[in-house]
Amino acid sequence: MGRRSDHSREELQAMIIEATLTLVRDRGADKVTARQIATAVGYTPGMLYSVFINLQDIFLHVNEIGLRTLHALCAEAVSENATPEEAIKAMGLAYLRFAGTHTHQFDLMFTRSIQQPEMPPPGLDNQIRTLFELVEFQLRRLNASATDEEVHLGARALWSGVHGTAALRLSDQLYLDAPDADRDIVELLVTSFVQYWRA
Amino acid sequence: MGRRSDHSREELQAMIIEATLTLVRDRGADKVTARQIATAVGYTPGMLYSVFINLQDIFLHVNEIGLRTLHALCAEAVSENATPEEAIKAMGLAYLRFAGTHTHQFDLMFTRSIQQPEMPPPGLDNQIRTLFELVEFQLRRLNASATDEEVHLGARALWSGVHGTAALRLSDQLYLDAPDADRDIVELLVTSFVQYWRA
DNA sequence: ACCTGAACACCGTTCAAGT
DNA sequence: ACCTGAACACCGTTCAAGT
Repeated sequence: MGRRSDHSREELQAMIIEATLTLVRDRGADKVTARQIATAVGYTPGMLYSVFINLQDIFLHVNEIGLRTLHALCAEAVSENATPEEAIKAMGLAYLRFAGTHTHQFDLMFTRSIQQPEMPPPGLDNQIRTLFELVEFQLRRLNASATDEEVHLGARALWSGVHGTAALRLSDQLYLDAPDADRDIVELLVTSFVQYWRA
Repeated sequence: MGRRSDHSREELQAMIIEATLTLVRDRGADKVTARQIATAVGYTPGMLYSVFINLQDIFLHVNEIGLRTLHALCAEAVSENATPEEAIKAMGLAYLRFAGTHTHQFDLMFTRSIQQPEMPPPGLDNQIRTLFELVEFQLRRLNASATDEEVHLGARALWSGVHGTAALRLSDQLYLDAPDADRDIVELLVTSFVQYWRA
């Protein structure tokens, strides 16, 4: 294990990201060390730095596939013949489910990110944008006369509510032990906004 | 500096929290070290552990006064003769302003909190609860026939939107460089929800 | 060329020893 | 009794030296 040239650069990248994802989901990003990742892939810590810039760079790549997963889950959540309102609710609940299932990963994706990286992986911002576009698409279906500006703002407002529900749940593990009314909250948010949006 | 008995236990506590708050606001929580805090108050790192349990405990106390500040700002933001809708908007914007002004502190308060502490400072959960109560109060003014359950859920939904707007802004510093449409988003959120709530 | 192994400069935290 | 100072067991990251 750890012999040189056992793996190509690309294989190493994939192995590291995969191993890091597992570790993050298990114990949370701030318990994950470079040494642990190295051990998990059968190499020495120093190797990581010949494949990635640093630990944060690895986390960013983990987030990239995380956003891709989240996007896929939201997209898959809407059934073929769903109304726009049903579609948005389904996506919101899928978002919530992801946040609840992979708490630590969601935490890494959205909350441990203040320090902006030197070299953000390309496509990371697009990943977020396409997530919003899923919502924008449904809002257009609901109100064809809305301007692009309005649709953009509406999607962002609506999704802020969904995201905020998930985010507050994470913080509240610290402050409040509220009941699991999150699903009701998201449905209420969507219902109220859709009603407004129609008019 | 650092002579013994120069300060009472309570004075030390206050000094440490104060110094930590300043450091957090300046450089962000994950750049703040125990050694820095100790230096800032003129003592040795070891002293901190005779006054607080550990570094996380200090951060929790910083968050306690942070929540108190946030509550005060929201409460003060509503003018005497404001309508409920105006009041909620004013509070939402105050919340947003705090998040924008003290980014790092807001980040510490709401996003760096997955690991639940052994000994949460008493009153921390109440602090959050009273923040929600400000919103609940206005929702009751708008619709007197709503049940406690409905008011609770409504406040949580509405505030999830406000919080989500602020939280996404923080994450987006990483992913998107969106324009500062946050104020519009919050106003849209409140307008739409209030309209639904009235009916 | 690829990876190791050991080092460097840091951490948070503990705790005997000084005053 | 209160705080120091030095240690312990860790970090992330670098980089000469091996193969």
